[in-house]
Amino acid sequence: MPNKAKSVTIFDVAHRAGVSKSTVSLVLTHSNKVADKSKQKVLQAIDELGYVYNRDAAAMRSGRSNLVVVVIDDLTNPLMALLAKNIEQALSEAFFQAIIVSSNNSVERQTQLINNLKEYKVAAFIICPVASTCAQWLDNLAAAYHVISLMHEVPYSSAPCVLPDYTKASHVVTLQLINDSPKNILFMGDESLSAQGLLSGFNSACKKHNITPKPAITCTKSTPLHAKQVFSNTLLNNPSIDAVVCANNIIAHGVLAAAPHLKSNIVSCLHIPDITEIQPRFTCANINTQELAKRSILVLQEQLQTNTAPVKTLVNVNLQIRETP
Amino acid sequence: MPNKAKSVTIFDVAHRAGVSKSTVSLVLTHSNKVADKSKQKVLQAIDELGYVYNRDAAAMRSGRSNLVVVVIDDLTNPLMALLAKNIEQALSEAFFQAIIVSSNNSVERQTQLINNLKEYKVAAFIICPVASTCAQWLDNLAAAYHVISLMHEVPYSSAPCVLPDYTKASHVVTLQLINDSPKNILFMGDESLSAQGLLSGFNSACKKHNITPKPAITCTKSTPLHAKQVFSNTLLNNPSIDAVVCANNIIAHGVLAAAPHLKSNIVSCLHIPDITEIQPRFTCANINTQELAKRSILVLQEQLQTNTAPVKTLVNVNLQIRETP
DNA sequence: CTGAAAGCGCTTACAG
DNA sequence: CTGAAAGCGCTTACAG
Repeated sequence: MPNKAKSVTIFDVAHRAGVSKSTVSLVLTHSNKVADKSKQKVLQAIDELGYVYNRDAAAMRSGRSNLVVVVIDDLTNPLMALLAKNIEQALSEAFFQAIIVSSNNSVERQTQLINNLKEYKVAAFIICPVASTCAQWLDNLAAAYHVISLMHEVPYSSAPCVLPDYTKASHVVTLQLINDSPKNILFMGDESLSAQGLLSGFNSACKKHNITPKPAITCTKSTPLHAKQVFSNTLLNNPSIDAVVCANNIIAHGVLAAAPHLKSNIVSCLHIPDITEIQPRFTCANINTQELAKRSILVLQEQLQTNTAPVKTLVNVNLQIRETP
Repeated sequence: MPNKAKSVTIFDVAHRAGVSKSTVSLVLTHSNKVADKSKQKVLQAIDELGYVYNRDAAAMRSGRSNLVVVVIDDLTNPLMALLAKNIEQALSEAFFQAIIVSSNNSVERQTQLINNLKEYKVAAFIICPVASTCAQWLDNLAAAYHVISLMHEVPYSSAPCVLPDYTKASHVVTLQLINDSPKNILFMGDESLSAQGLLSGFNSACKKHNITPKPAITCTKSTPLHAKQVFSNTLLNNPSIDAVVCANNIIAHGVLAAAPHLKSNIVSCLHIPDITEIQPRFTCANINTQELAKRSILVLQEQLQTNTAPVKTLVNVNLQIRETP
């Protein structure tokens, strides 16, 4: 039985309301050049007939759409899931309909998804690009569609982007750690596009205090188990390490598991929400996903209206200091 | 510049390929009644012109669509995020395009989302219904559209549903706990639609061993902090409690925080993926989200093809025993 | 403020 | 196997 309902069209509505199709259309598009009486009749007819607006037809005719595709790199990253939720909310408040998809950190899937979605009329793409995204590809896409890069900046791409101030995040977190005057400090990063920014904030904080850090380590997988193994090995060769700045709390948990004695000297740059956490376990920088979502929509709207947008929007982060237990 | 590209249509493709519009259309819809030579010419023309198929137009004309809306109740629940990812994958393999949206556990939002999305041509709705979903509403929706209820069953609704075997999950987990011969056993549930099934599996396991459990407790919020507080209070009135079956590991973490001495006597029915976890911290039942996704798509396809579908599909769960540390 | 008409890009019988 | 024609449900000038 589903989808069989011989569809009610604006023609039927017009007929019932005793007006013309055009008038119904004007009501539907919230035009103000419609007599109030007509409008009421139309609204009533819509209600009585159970009419539902066909946006595909409208989009086809008008060339416009309120659909915004949000390509998340990894929905199973709780921070990204939260961001997706906030973006959806913000888009909804701005009268857009969000379409969320996940590229699962695969460039191929990212490309495929966007190619597929190009076949529908969409107003814009908000993309959290995966690490190996090609700048040329993104620029080509941005030449034909409205595109915003979110959370990650694709190096050398000129597509507008909105992201947290990664450099500041690692900087403040590192400064906080340096308060405890550690001797040998290490940075443990990951392979994400944000790693570069984090590292540079870390380095600048070290430099400020004339500290020469140990060579940074990169975790190839984002699991605490992997971080634990990597750090265990590192510690074997550098037993003097007494403080660690981690890219995020996933890595921090792994480092902690490998070296419980360092507990108060482990900090995390980015906080990823952790469903089992009662109190913050590491000093970290908090990312305001709501603010990121809001900024993205603002940039999007500006782009839709004026065809120009700020190239880069940095959203502030806030230091959150772990309470001593 | 975006979206300005004066669109290339099948007419242009037909012209360039030296065939008619119909032929191009047949190629696009993968019809087999097209000469191989024509097909090649068409494909080449598509490539040369950078033609992109307009699915809105196609859907409008044909009355069909490959869009499937997936309404997740809470994207920030890692289990649901994982499920969303798996559903998207499975849909993609079946040549559907998934549209993921999140109702944020709000009935109003759930209703609004679906009403909004009805305005686009969609093939089906896969819904993880929020707790207070009305059966009548769901049945009405299912009368007009293809609908599948996922993860949660709306009581007294006749919409087909696919869900984990909650009753078995709590049953096996409780049996495992009873091995340690606890004296006073308690069930800590939540307010989700699955709570009823969990409780009944718990009760049947108790009954099997002639155990009379303490009256079950319900957590109104799904945070470890709240569970901790609730359990602390419970413990004040019932200090003899020596074993707890929790609806999930979020609650289990709260209970553990309130009563660390019970550690080996706390089990969790449903395991929600936890990004900071190195080893499973509680004995629990594992939910196979991939299997759930696969089953959903199978039910969906059956429904699309034959307009009938099994009313209820239970997906098996697997006991995972915590390693003693 | 309203009506008649054209057209968005496609699919689908229907003749050839 | 291919071409000409109608039509999916809307929007948009354009006259009235």
